[in-house]
Amino acid sequence: MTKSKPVIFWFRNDLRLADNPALAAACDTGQPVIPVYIHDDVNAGIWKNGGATNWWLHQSLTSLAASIGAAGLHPLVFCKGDAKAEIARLVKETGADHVFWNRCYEPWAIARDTQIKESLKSGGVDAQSFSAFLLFEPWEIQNKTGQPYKVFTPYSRACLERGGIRPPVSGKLKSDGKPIITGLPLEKLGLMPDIKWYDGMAETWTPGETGAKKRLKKFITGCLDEYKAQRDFPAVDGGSRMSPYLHFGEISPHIIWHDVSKAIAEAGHDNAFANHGQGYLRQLLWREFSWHLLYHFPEFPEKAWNPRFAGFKWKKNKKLLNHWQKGQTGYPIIDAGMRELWQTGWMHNRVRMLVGSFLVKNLLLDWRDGEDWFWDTLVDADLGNNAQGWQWIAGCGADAAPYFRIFNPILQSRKFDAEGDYIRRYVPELSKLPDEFIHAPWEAPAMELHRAGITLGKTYPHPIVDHAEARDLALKAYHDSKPDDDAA
DNA sequence: TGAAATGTTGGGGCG
DNA sequence: ACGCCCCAACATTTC
Repeated sequence: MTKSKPVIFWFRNDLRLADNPALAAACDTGQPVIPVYIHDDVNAGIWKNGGATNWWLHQSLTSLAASIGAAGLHPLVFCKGDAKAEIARLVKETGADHVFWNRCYEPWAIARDTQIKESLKSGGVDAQSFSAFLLFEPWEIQNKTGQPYKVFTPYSRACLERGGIRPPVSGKLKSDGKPIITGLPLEKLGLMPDIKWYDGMAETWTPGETGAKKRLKKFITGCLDEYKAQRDFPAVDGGSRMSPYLHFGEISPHIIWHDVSKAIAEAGHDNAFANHGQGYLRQLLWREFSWHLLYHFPEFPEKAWNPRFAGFKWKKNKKLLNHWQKGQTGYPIIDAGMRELWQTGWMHNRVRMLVGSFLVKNLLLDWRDGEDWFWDTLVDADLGNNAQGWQWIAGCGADAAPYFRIFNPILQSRKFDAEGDYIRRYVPELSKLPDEFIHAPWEAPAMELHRAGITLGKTYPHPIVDHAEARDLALKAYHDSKPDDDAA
């Protein structure tokens, strides 16, 4: 009996065993499957993983390697470097005759993977890619004229009409687990930072497939019934927190879609529940929409989608940017958000909009400065979502908030953190201020500040800009950037 | 997935 | 009783 050639299964943003179509297909060949993870820091250009992302990735790979062991599969093989070269080397060393993976959609990854597929095929090796990261392939959804969608609502309608979201792949993964090759120790990938700044993240998160499943279950049973009512309050743990897991594919959108739909169905005639559930599914479609836009406009992370912003005079001011990054703007809700991000690697969605609006419309700094900071500090940093979010808030995106829609950080704070719980959690130096002053401490009477142990400019900054003034400046800048032929 | 400015209305105080 | 003014409260427009 001739010894069967192995199949290489290449893990990328699909760090899971459940609902992993390419992995299931690899096992279905009946040949030994060698699971591989390549830390490719060569091809990503300026979009190499950020620090928080790499921390998460390290934890997630630890967890993945353990589940692979528990499933009796071939031990996970770690490699580092140019994936093109690494795949070629692995094929040569193992004599593999298939390479399977699930598709990635970053423009640089598409370019790289296309090359890899071609070179494998020309070398007589079968290469197959599968759909696992998105519910809909970005090229599948088109409007009536065959063009990509530019507005979310019709896009989401088209998705729902198309339907046909496949159920999660079921069945047990089986393959000969006898080690064929070994890779690098995980530590050699260099994902963990030298300075130990990640305690807050470790306390907040459980990266990995098991953590994802647990969190999803908790969300569906505990939060979904009030989702739309609670999701906007940053002090409430009312969201799913699936974003980092989705980014690394520790859970698939298909599993989430399926489980949430099942919960809606089980609620029967409970229309309120269905409404909350559909509100959540709609958010999943925003993720699809982001990747749809990125696919059809590969410059999305670097270039304003709306050409009108091509000549916009963003300020360059390191000092202001630094105040924003460190949560020292003097606006409590903004500072709370930026500190939540720094400490936990994540920020509540409502607050992301507020800090984004503040950066772009109050400080007049370039949305790409915000995008870069988020890229480095978010554990859910995701090229499509991040670019879409920043272009949206800056007003230069496809289906974006108009530039003149400017959030008032004080009003938003009073509305969505009325009791100041969120502010007190992340800006403890203000914790003794009464609710009525905590949103704008500079308006508090001297006695209240004294009683709360606050000296503005010393224990907490003065506001770095005046909101009303900043608003006028932003509107003026927008007006000035108008092309002449647009002025009438 | 706004906020501010501006316009309108209607009740109540008051001469 | 009446008109006038004030100003919430709400609606509309503008950025």
